[in-house]
Parts: sequence; C-alpha cells; structure tokens
Amino acid sequence: MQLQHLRYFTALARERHFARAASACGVSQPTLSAGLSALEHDLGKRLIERDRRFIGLTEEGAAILPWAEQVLGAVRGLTHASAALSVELQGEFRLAAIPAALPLVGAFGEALLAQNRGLAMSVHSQTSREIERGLAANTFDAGITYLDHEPAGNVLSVPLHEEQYLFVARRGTGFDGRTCVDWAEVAEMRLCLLHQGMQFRRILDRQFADCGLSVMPPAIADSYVSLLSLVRSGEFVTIFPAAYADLVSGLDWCLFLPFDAEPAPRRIGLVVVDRDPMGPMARAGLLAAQALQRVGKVG
Amino acid sequence: MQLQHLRYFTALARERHFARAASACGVSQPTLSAGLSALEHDLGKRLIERDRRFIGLTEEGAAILPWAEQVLGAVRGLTHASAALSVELQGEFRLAAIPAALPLVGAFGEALLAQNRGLAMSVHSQTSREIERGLAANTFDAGITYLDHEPAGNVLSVPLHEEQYLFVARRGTGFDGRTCVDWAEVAEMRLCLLHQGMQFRRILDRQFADCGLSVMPPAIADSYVSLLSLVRSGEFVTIFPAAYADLVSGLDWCLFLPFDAEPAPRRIGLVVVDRDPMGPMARAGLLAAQALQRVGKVG
DNA sequence: CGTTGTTGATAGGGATTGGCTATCATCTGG
DNA sequence: CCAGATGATAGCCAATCCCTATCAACAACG
Repeated sequence: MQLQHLRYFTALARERHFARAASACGVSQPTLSAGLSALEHDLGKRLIERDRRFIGLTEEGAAILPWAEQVLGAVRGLTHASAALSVELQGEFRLAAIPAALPLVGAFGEALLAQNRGLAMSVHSQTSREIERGLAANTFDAGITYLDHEPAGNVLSVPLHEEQYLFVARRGTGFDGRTCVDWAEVAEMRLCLLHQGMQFRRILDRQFADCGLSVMPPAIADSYVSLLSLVRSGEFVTIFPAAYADLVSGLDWCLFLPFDAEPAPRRIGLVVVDRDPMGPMARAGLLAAQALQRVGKVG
Repeated sequence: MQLQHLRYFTALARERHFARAASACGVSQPTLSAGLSALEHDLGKRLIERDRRFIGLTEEGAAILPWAEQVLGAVRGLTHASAALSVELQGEFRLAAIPAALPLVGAFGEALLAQNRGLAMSVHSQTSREIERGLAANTFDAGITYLDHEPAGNVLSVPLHEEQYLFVARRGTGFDGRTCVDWAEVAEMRLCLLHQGMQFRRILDRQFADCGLSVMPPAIADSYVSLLSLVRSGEFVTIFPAAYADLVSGLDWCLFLPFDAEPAPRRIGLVVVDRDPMGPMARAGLLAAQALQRVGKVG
C-alpha cells in the first residue's frame, strides 16, 4: 500500500471529482485514477462508486476513510516531529474557530507566530460541530470554541476568554440614553440572530428560555457581518459576544449596551486533540495559548 | 516516504540489529539498509546512530518512533476495517495480560475466537505498565489488567473479574486443619512474592500496609510458576489471586486458604485504546469481553 | 439529431526505485 | 593472525509510478 494512494483517496473523497482531486494532489488525472485502482486492488475491495462519473464512496470506502485520515495525520505528525527538533516549526497551522471566537484569532495568531516564525496560520470559520469533526479527522491542528458544551472526545484545552453578551442597535433608534437593557424587552424587539445550527444562537436561545422567554427572530444570518449590516439598516437589533463588539466598537452609528442580568459567562478556549504522541502543531498551539493566558490579553 | 521504510525503522528499533530486523520484515539486509537510508534522506535527518554496528536511535529517531508506530497502527486499522466489512476478521489478535490475569485468557480467547473464527490470538504476559505503553504504541490490540489503578489515557474497558486473594502453602507444613489465615500471621512467615515492579505485588504491599504490616519476603520471583515451585519445596508460602489458584487447584500437594478479612476486590478487565475510528480488533475484543461479562463465567 | 464539453478509463513509454545477490570493510574474540 | 559478525556498497533486474495522448460514455444544447 502506498501513502500517496491514500492521499489520492482522501482528496477524492473531499473533492468528489477525479480531475479536481488530481490537481489538488499535484498529479495528472490518469495518475490519480490508476493510483486509486491500485489501492482498490491492494485492499481487494471496490472503494469508489463510479458510473462514468464520481458517484460516491462504497461502504468499504466510507469505512476506511477515517483510517486513511488517521494514517496521513500521523505521517504529518512524523514529519513535523522530525523537523521540529532541529529547526523551527514550518508549514501551515490550520486553526478552526467558531464565528464568536474570530476576534480572538488575532491575539492567538500573534502569540503563535511570535513563538514560531516559520509557521503560517490559516483560519477557518466553522461551527463547533465542524471543528470537533475536523480535529478528529486531522483537518485542523487546533480549534477555538466553547469549552463547556462539547462532549469532548479526548481533547486538551486552554481557556482564553469568557464570553459576555452585548445588545447591539443603531444609534438614533431610541436607545441612546439607555445604560442597559433587559432580556424580556429584547425578546420583544425585531431581532436578527445567527441560525439555529450555530452554537452562539443555541446559547442565546437557552438564555432566553432560562428567563421564561422565547424568540422568533424575523431575520437570521450565518455571520456577524451580516447581522451588523442588518442592524445598520435600523430595522433590527441583535446580540453580540463582547469580544466581537470590541472589534467593531469604533463604528459611530453603532450602539452597544450591556444586559442588566448577565448569565454565567461561557468559556472559550483553544482545543487540540489529545493523542499519545502529541503533534508539534498541537504543542505549539497549546504553548501559544498558554502564553496568551498568562498575559491575560485576549481580544 | 514509503510505508515499508517505516516498517523497517520500527523493526530496527525493536530488534536493534540490522540483519534480524531485515529478517523480521522478510527482506534482505541490504534492502533494509537502503530503505533506512532512503527514510533518513526523505526526512533530511540521521535517525540511526551507527558505528559499524547498531548503536541506537538518534534524538530525531526517538522522536519519530512513536509516530511511525501510529502510522503503522492506523494502516493496520485501515486494512482490518476494509476486510472486516465483507468477511470475518482475520489475522492475529495481540492480547497482553498481567500475570495475575493469565487464567482469564482462556475464557476470553474462547469467546473471541468463537465470535471470530478467522482470528488467531497471541497472548503476551506483561506488566500493567508495559501493557499501557504497548496499547499506546499499537504493539497490542487489547490488554487484560487492573482497571482501577491506571492513569487511564483514553481507554475503554470491560470488567471481567474481581480479584480475591488466597494463601498458598504446601500440605503437611502445619496448615492442613486451618480454614483461614489472617494477614498478620502471614506477614511473619517465609513468603515468596512477585518483585516490586509488578502490580499484584504492589497491591499486596498496600494491603499489608493497610493492616499496619510490612513484609520483606525472603524470596522474590517474576512469575507465579516460580512461586508455586518455591511453595512446593515446603520452605515458603505465598499469596495467589483466586483465579490463578483455581487453575492449579488440582495439585494434591497444594493447599489454598482464604483470608479472614478480604480487602476490597480489585477489578480486572479488558482494555482497548479509545481512538476515534475504533479498530475492528479493539471492537472484536470488546464484544468478546462483553459476551463473557453477560455469561458471568470468567476463569 | 448532431455538436460540444465533461468525466473518467486506457495505452504506451520513460524514469525512478525497491529488491536481490555478491562482495567488501571494519570490528571483536580467541 | 584468523574466524565470525555486522553493516555498507556495487551491479543488476523488475516493478511501478507518473506522464502525455487518446478514447468512450454521457449530458447539455441548439
């Protein structure tokens, strides 16, 4: 069995297209095709459903896919481990973060890249569920997400931030004199919020429910930028994580108000998978997060 | 990088000898030598300290060794996963067990092989510490060991047995009429016990300590067979796990007595590593252990 | 209904490399 | 000084990995 063939296989599973997968692997399409045939021959199983075009993976193919990712992840770990001893860490640090934590990636990236000049960080905005899967599948080296909500399958974490909420409205829409708002009145307003698949939304829903309220926001988006744009129209109000609000606090048309009753803050932090030989990327991420934690300056 | 080269590398690390490692891999010695050179060239690092003979691994070599084992373990998982779907599980189930649990491997093996006719089980007697390392390094598919003592790095376990203690003496040495013994008097006798690196010995030491006693056994061995042989001489007495005693209860010269006060029983069971895609071997082991647990017949 | 673009498989050739046997260089022990 | 052990080197062969060029089947569309 060839490692390269496993790369072809995972690429095809990802791209769902022979030519694109080949290009992603930097080889020609016939090469990828032949490599996959060889892999199927090695295992004695058809892994790919094809009907003159890519259909999907067979049952066997789906069964071995996570294993192929494990193999390749371990190979990455091996190469990094060998490279890390003599010189600095090199390559791409693949960080996934929930949208609410995006304001933290600046400080984290600063710490990480200061400690590892050879690294390049790539940030991927993902839901907490996707981060969990991506960590298990070695798609990401680390994630920044909620620490207390996860079923947490074998992860190490470093808390970075405690999330608070801020009410957001456009100036001149009746809130200018206010110093705070309460949850009950907000529930009655024209809210725009994230969609229900996203963790921050679920947390808010639970917060409203804890107050005996339920919300049916007339506008739903999948990014804070969209929410901000909706608020700017003056038609809507929304709720931001404080870290996110800080990032855009310079906007003169935008008004942020605290709530009268803050729920228990949600811890947000860095998570990496806790495998036996810890990958140098994971280690570097933990070190950077710990440095950040000591300084106390996050966001 | 070639998977085969990683096999060469782990074999060499295990055998500490080029020719033996080559033979273990089923290739000629120059082939292995060249393969290792290629691996070193790939990584750009010397991995092996050589001085006309094998000296040891370099720092880099030691760093990548656990990763190489991860890679190969994942490859095994992949192969098994692909094979397991259609037909029965094949190959070798590598079980490690502490000596005190060796009497359990019969029932476990029976259950495992009944459920998986294509499997062959190989049993390795190891200390609990070695089992822990071997599981992490993919040297074993499962272990049978104490469940409550482990620091437990990501393992799944199924309890199989609760260990009790029996006093063992040769008949005709003054114990024939007795129905039980107490810890204090045993502490005064000429005991032979396992050496202190072994878990069962440490458990006994703690048991004695809990009774305010301390023992300095005049004979120490690393196997129960040796202990039994020492007891047979009539000069010594010892303490066996009840499961072990059952196994040799047919010996007419041998006398087993319970203790008056039993400490809390120690749970012994099957452990497998809890990785994200669970290996079919681990799964098969768990299933066999669970079947055994339901039947309640272990040992 | 024919044309065109897309998608994946096949054919053939060249370069790489993994493997073998045979041999050598060096060290160890007697 | 000789014999054995250990690992590296040389030279050769076969496998295979990858490429370009091409083909076959299908879909979309005028």
